[in-house]
Amino acid sequence: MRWTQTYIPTLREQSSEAELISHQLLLRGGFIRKLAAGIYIYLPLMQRVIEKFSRIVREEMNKSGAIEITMPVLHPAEVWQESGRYDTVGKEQMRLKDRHLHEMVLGGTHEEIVTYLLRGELKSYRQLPLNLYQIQVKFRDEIRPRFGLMRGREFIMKDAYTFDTDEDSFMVAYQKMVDAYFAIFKRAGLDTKKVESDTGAMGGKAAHEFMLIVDTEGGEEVIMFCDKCDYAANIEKATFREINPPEVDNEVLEKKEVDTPNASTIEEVTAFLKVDATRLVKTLIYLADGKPAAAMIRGDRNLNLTKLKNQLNAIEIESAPPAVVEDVTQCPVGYAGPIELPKDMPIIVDNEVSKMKNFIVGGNKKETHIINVNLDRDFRATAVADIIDAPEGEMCPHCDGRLVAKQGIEVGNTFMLGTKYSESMGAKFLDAEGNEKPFIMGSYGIGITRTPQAAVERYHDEKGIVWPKNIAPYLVEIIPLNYEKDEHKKAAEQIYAELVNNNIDCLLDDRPERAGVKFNDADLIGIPLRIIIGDRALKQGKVELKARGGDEVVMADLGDVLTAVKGLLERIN
RNA sequence: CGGGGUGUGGCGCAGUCUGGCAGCGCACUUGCUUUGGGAGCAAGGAGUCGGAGGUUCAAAUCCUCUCACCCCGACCA
Repeated sequence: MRWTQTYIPTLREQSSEAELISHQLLLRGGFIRKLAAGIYIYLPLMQRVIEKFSRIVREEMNKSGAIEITMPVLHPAEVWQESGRYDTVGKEQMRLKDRHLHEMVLGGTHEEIVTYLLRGELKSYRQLPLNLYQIQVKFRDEIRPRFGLMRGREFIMKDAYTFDTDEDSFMVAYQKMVDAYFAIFKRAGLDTKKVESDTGAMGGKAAHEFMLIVDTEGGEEVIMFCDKCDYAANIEKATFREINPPEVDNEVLEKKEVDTPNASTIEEVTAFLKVDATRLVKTLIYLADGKPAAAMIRGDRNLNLTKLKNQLNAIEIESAPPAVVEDVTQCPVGYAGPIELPKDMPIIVDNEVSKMKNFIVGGNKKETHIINVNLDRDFRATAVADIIDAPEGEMCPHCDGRLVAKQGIEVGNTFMLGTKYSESMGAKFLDAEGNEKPFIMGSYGIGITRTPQAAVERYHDEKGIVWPKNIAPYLVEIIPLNYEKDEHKKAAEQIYAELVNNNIDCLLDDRPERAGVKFNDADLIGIPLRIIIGDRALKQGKVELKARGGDEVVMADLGDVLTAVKGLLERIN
């Protein structure tokens, strides 16, 4: 492709709409433009990246035995009402009415649709197993779209759905997808980690996420790794074992109210009472589906909302507004404690707290705390469970290694759905004995538009993008420093024709721009290999080859460029 | 939804407090010069100042309402 014949609107200045480096580079490099919050136009370069990545995804999915279909973006609401998710997915689901006033939704995922499809058609175990996938636009009306393609409202996703007769068969299908995912990301130049994750609104038994680890702030999720074994889980899910629990008193002491003037935060209370935060227990008030609930965790820990939500079996959970806190504690915010809370209010106590003795809690009274409090003697727990974020440095749940935190970007996920959808929607088959059984299902996603941005977040330098070659929009960029000059033009055209004839994707910068502009744009858009045509080398009948990722310049004879290009491309990631 | 902020040529911004000719840089067009890391000079095109209403002799600027977008939080199949 010639630069002057395509559309690559690079920008010299930064755009104010982008926070993340990858988002900024995609905008400046002329890959994307925003139409509305979280809704983007893919320009020619992005279109090519999407095509390249999609092709890899298709090839590997097909290789694994999955079959491609395409399902609609617009769905009748009834199908979602059947599975019950119409009431649980929340406002992310975009809803609208058609001209007949029928309730419709925009698909944010397709479990319901694929189950609807197969329940009428797949009736025998002989037709199983089956894996259907599609590469399709999804729409999720995110509360707060941000980070460009990373959290858009409209995006492209590869989603696959497996149908199996039993657990064993399902595990084979699941493992095939996991293998395919590693193959896909590897081909795209991305080293990913498979981590355990919460199943969220998807439901089902277990789930994994495929994470690209990044050093930048582009990481959207914290992942806990074991430094010894291969345990890895995202922070929502990660568990741990405590290495050195603080010492516990032998005797249970008498509880006592103490005045704590102007001390409502953990820092203030620890400073005032001159104790360690590990002696304090925070009582946090949340609204679980609108009803108040208390969570008790050690003073130095972070509450894990996902874990708490799962404990409470809630669909929606949010921190209680001050008015609610004041109502249940009968005192100003900052002094909540477990004693004398309303009787019907659930109190979830963290594992660690259940092992503590004589700890300090809020007094449910202004500027008052209570010391030497003990579980069971002084208050009751509705449940004792792990409800905190696994802290870095604590022990791995599976071995004696230590947990390490890293930032990651989720590029794929796999869910073990079990029979959640097949049962609720009556999707059943007859087994060999003639018994009716629901399908065992799995669902598997890959972000087709977010993965390339994740790649940019991972592979860039101060001048621009450094695309992994298999998802780069072009493999080679030919830069004649002065295209108006006959010798430059002639050499450029000759090389261009030769590469094109050999099916090497190649971009010819035929603009009447100065060298500096071309170099800077080339750095920005990140084509893996660059051929520079200028007087210096041309005098000796040569051109210069340079990889985007390195400094090394290779000289090649004009007649020998194809071989040199092929050789260099072999060596590039 | 709560808190904070921004809307002025394609992009980035100044001007708003204290009402008085709509400006700057980049980009764009034309010409000449230049040509190995974002050229110089000259000329030029382009803006209902987010929208509606109001105050005023006069509104980008003040008042009311409204829309959009961004940041923090909750959320994220």
